[in-house]
Amino acid sequence: MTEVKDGKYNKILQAAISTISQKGLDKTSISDIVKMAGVAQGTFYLYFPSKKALIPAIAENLLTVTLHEIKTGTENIQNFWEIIRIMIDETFKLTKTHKEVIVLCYSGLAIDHSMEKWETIYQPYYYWLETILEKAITNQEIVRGINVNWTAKMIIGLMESGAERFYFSEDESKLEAFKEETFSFLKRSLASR
Amino acid sequence: MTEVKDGKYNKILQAAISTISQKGLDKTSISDIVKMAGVAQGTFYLYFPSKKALIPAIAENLLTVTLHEIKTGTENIQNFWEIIRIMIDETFKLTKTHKEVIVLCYSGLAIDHSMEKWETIYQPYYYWLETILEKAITNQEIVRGINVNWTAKMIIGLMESGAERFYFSEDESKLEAFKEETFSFLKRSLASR
Amino acid sequence: MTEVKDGKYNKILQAAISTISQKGLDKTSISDIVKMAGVAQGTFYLYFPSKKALIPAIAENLLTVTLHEIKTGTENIQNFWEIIRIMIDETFKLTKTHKEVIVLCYSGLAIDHSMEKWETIYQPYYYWLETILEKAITNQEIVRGINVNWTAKMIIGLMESGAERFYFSEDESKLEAFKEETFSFLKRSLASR
Amino acid sequence: MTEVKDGKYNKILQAAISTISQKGLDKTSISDIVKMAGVAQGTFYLYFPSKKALIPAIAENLLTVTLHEIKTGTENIQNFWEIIRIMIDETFKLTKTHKEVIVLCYSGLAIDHSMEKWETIYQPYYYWLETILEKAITNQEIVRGINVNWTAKMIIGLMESGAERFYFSEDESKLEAFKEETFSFLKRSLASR
DNA sequence: TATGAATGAGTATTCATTCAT
DNA sequence: GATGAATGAATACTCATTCAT
Repeated sequence: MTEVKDGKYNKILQAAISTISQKGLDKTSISDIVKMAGVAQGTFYLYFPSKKALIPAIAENLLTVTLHEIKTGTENIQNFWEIIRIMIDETFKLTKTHKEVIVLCYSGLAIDHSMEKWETIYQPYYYWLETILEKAITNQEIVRGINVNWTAKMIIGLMESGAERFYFSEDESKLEAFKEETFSFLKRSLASR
Repeated sequence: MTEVKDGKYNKILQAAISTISQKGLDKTSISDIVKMAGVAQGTFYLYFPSKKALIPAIAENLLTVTLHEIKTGTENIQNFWEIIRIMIDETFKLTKTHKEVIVLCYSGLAIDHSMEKWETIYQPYYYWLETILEKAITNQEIVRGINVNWTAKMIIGLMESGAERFYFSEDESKLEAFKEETFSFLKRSLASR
Repeated sequence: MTEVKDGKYNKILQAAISTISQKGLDKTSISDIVKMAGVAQGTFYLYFPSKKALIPAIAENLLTVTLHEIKTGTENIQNFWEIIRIMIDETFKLTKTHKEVIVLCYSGLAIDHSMEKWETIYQPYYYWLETILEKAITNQEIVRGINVNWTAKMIIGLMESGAERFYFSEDESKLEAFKEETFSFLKRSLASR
Repeated sequence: MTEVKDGKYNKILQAAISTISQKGLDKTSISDIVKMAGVAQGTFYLYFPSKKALIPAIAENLLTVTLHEIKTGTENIQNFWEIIRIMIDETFKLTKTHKEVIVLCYSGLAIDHSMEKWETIYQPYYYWLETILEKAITNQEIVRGINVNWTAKMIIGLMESGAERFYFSEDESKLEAFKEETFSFLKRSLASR
């Protein structure tokens, strides 16, 4: 991966995200991507060794952006439950916009037998949440005695799988209610007694 | 699709599950499948209208088998928390054996823009769990005031996403501890006070 | 290589020989070949595993045909020198028609690092000439004390390289004179004293 | 082509010979060559108008070097048969080291329909050998009445095709014996009676 | 039902060549 | 002269699907 993500790298990446979101990975050809990115066919291969190499790059991009928004949105917030609400908001927002790509990233990495990459990509997110959890424990906002690493994974997993199932089946008018139910589920589990 | 799932239908389906588990969907050709199933190339199309049609059939098959095992394993069990433990066991077992296929089913349906099918397939599972939840509410084993449908989805989502993240990154020696943490997480959230 | 060289195998092979003779290997696409052969693109790959696989098949075909003609043309001929003349005739005839393909076969096998195949293909030709040489020794038509295997290679090499150099540079009106010079060269070397 | 073969021209040419010897022409990219030569991609085109232009340049280089060595090795030698032995030695040496490139030059020129170049390149070699043959005729070392031009071609062809067939199939321990057989073959044909 | 030879559309990738610096 | 990023044409090969038997 190029260190300096110059104009062309990002043009291609954004074109790929956009095209794949609309058509799916299989039906997206390199030709589609470069056309939208406004570069030549061969230029793609100056930045990505193969079509498959797009998947982790996209995943990283999406998660980095989301994490950045979560961090930005929570930097002045001390209350743990507020942070959870913001995480839920962002998770549902990301899922709505990019559900197709998210699933593709997920399965793409699986197909490629490169789930380590998936974990590497998620690592900063887990790590950030662990820190939040530890602070909340210290502040006696949440229960003690939990494994913060695993709990972080479960929280994120619950939000993400909830968002996916919501957008794939529910009536969107129920969005706020569903998010509230998710929040309650988490609050009951984590709130200190 | 043939109503009567005769020998050949199942031979093809099992060959597909097995081959896809090993090589992934993209690298699995109809030719691979029919060779393993011991039938001719054209025979595939007597039972499945297309390659894509395999995905929901596989998903249905796996989920049906799993649900059947959960039902069988819990039919004499009254205690809600016992049932949850068994669900966790079966979910982790299924994920371990078929994580590739599960992800593929999931993304396959997404790629195909046919997530309704996914929901249809899950319906019996959700429905069964809703019934269990309602009985547990009645028995005052768990909190009241929850949306049983959404809670069912969240429970299943938590278990599945947990199992996936576990098998993709954790040391397998921690399996029991991870399952216990999952159980605790659920118990804290759902137990009546 | 298919045992039964059915219609399609041969149609493709002949189309390949013809197209490659005209355009050279690099500029000949599979598409060109199948179009001329009147079969579908994919059909090519039912008979040849790759484009490269054409080369030894062509080489074998040409040499088999040539050897067959030499054998047919000499079967009633006892005189060694008569046989040599017929070999020269056939070699020059083949080279004239197929010089491009011959060179390509030769380099194709070299490129492919599969010169063993080349030797395998030539084996019957060498073997036949060795037999002829041994008989000529017995009949005291030619010198004794030679290594028949190596001498066979040298005779064939001399004829072939002569024919190539002739057709690549000489005025065709000198054909008979050149062939005569070749014959003399060989006769001086081999004739018993 | 630059008249003055400065450092870069030769660096590129030698890199090309070396890379093509190892990987073959098709698998050798300009990128490979310039990397080994230590120059930039575009620099190649300052010295060679195209990739194809390498072939005659390589052929000329190899033959010039070989002819130079033959001339140097024979300049004080009067005896015709000694000269023949040295030619055989050098031919086998060159073939051993560069058999891949030789074949490629040969076929490369053929592919390019520019066999005249091949003849032009060989011209000095033929011419030198013709002179040697004429002197040998004068000295009554060899038969008279031969066409010296054609005989030169046949001698060279015999040596080269022999060397190629030898290195493509024979056990290298037999090298000296094979060269001796080649020498005998020529001596029987050419020696004055 | 079952077969499997034949089809042909579809595409990722390569790499010789150019050109602005 | 020298560079190397950018270009984009060109193509071997795959494989889901069909259909005559």
